[in-house]
Amino acid sequence: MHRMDHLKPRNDDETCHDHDGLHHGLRGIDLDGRSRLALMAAAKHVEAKQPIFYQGDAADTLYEVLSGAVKLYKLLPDGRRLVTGFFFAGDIIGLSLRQTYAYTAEAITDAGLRPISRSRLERVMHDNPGMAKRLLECASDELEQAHEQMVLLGRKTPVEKVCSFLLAIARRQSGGHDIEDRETAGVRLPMPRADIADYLGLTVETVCRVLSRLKREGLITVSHARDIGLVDMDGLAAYADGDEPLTAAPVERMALAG
Amino acid sequence: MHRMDHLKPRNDDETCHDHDGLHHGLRGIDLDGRSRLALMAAAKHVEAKQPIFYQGDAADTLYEVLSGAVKLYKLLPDGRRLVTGFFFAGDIIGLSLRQTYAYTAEAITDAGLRPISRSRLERVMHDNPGMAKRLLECASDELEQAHEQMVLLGRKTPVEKVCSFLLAIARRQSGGHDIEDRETAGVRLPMPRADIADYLGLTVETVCRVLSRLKREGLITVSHARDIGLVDMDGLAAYADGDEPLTAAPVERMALAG
DNA sequence: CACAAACGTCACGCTTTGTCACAAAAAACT
DNA sequence: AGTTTTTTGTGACAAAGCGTGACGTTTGTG
Repeated sequence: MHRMDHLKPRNDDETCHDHDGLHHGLRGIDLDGRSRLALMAAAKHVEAKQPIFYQGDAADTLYEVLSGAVKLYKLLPDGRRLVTGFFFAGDIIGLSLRQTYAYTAEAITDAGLRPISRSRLERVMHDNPGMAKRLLECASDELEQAHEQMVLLGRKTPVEKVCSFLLAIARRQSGGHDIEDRETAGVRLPMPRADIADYLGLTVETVCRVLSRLKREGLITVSHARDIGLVDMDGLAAYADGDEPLTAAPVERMALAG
Repeated sequence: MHRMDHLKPRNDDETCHDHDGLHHGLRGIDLDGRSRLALMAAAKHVEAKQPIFYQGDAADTLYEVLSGAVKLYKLLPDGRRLVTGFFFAGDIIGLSLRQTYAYTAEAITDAGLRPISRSRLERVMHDNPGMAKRLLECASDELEQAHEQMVLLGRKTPVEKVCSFLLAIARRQSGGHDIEDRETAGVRLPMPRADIADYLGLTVETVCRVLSRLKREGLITVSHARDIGLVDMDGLAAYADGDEPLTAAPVERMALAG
């Protein structure tokens, strides 16, 4: 049915932690010097496609992504996979307070990571109420993002999914500011189509087909497969939430309750 | 395409808060008497099918569910809906630290709720590091649950979805203990099929069809549509994660890597 | 008690999306 | 460079699941 790769080749040099998709991290946390010192640790480098930690590993470390891109995913026993999120510089992964990681983390590109000891973090949290609150905010944000993704996975069509994804990535890469709708925004996709498919609950083929269609319709341009130009942001946004500008037949809608 | 109900009839007696699906709440938080007092408030009663709060409302209150069942859901502009979670006695809804609720909360059955002022909660959190940590744990658990639901929504088949759902509800109702696989567990579903469908990313008909099939195959019994007997827990569990015991052809699997 | 309104179930086409199979393009290796 | 491997893109096909409509059942209301 689906792919059957990644099942746990158990690479030696492990480490790391986890979390969800496309977001903020501990950036902006106002740590006093003492707390900051207690958490600091030597940065770690992970090569592209190498695991950071596996689902089931003892979850004793969080990681702050310093550079590169990381993905988290969960596997079903028969190999079906769902990517729960992509993480970039500034994001924190592994925020869970569980004993073991609930998913596998893998570097997409070469990535720099700063490990954060969970036990030390908890100590800091104890003294520093602000820190706990900040972490709670992180978790809340991730939760909201997860809910949004649930809507995408459960109710959106493939076209809507892909458009939502492109816009989310674009937003993330432009640093969160609202994107200028007027000019074409360039998006770099560090991950292969398979990861996108597993993130959106689609097959690789469907992702390709949708991308081709969007290109054909002039909403995007595709130079190098991983370099996408968002030509018509408004059109994409319209697609993303179901106001299908030109799909099939947007017939009988509304008028039922009123 | 989909239903188009609930769009915001804006019922007067509003109130309330929000969050995700099938879990723990603040139960077990070791509050000292002072903190507890600061948070206590008069319980509130909401009738079945009445809204507790709407997506977009100012999120100034959390609620602890004291009795009954509550659902949270998000709507797409065209009326498609995704139920993000069901909540029962002991659960906390509205944990988000956002300015506004990201979803609508609605009572499924008559429900008792204890409002918790967010501002007071934050004050308590400031003095009481344990509280913040506890809340963080709540959020983490919800996040993990959300991730699990993402796998369900994105990668499971209808049969797997329904079985997973039945088992999750059963687990929840039996108070979290592992269920004795030997005897038939009875499950009460307080919500209509439409809610289940919107929770699992299916249509009502598909939910019905699957339920019928499970009944036909002797895995469950259905007395009153909302009273389901889980006859073969092992069979259900097998279905739930894709080890299809008797579906189509569990042919070529495995043997690809090793 | 009768009727109406939800709710649940079933059957039937039909569209959509996944599956399979291959070709083309990139990237990784030697 | 040249070869191999991975990734990406398309097309043909079939089946899963959806939309629709009809019907039975339960619940609620006058």
